[in-house]
Amino acid sequence: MALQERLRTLVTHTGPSIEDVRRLGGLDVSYSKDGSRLSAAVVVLDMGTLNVEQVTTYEDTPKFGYVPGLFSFREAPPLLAALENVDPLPDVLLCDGHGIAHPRRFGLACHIGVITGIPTIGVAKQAMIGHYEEPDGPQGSWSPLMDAGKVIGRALRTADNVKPVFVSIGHKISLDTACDIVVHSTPKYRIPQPIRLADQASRHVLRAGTVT
DNA sequence: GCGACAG
DNA sequence: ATCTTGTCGC
Repeated sequence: MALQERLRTLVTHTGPSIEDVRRLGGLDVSYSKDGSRLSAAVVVLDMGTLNVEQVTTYEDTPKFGYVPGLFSFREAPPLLAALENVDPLPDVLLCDGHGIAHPRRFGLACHIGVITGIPTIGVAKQAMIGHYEEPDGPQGSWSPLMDAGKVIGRALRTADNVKPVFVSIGHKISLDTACDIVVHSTPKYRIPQPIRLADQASRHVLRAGTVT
């Protein structure tokens, strides 16, 4: 927790505008059913077409348990290991978890951003802290996620009439641009394509290692 | 003290 | 996260 308090002071809220983004990265980690193995995946997509350019995975064993608020210590190491084999690196990374919408304002997306220096966005399926009102039905509708009187993110509708996702900045990006990128990268389903494909890729790796 | 608590 | 069973909708 002390490390998070120190690293959070390095987070910045400005960065590229959506026109500057040529490649988008999606990050996710899957676990074997008994929890003894994990697979981290990075999928790189072309920002304009959303075509897949590269898929990289990294397998390991979990080194840190799941503790709410300390999630990045579990998933950042394998994700950073996978990123070492990615070339060229994406202009922006979409992370499966929160950015500053975190008890100490330093979730997984912030951690990945500060360590790599790459702009990052946090996309979570559930709110961890904060309060919000239900956004309207149409895709792109949003409402602020508030905590302690401050805006820490947004509840964003990524597709018509589906449950919203929770977007917060990770590092080197504005909340407006972060939401623009998330909506742009969600052509059909609730979960942005980069994260959705990373989820599939990481899961497929674990199944490939299963004896059937 | 009690409830909440990303994945 | 992962597992389980069923339902709704395109």
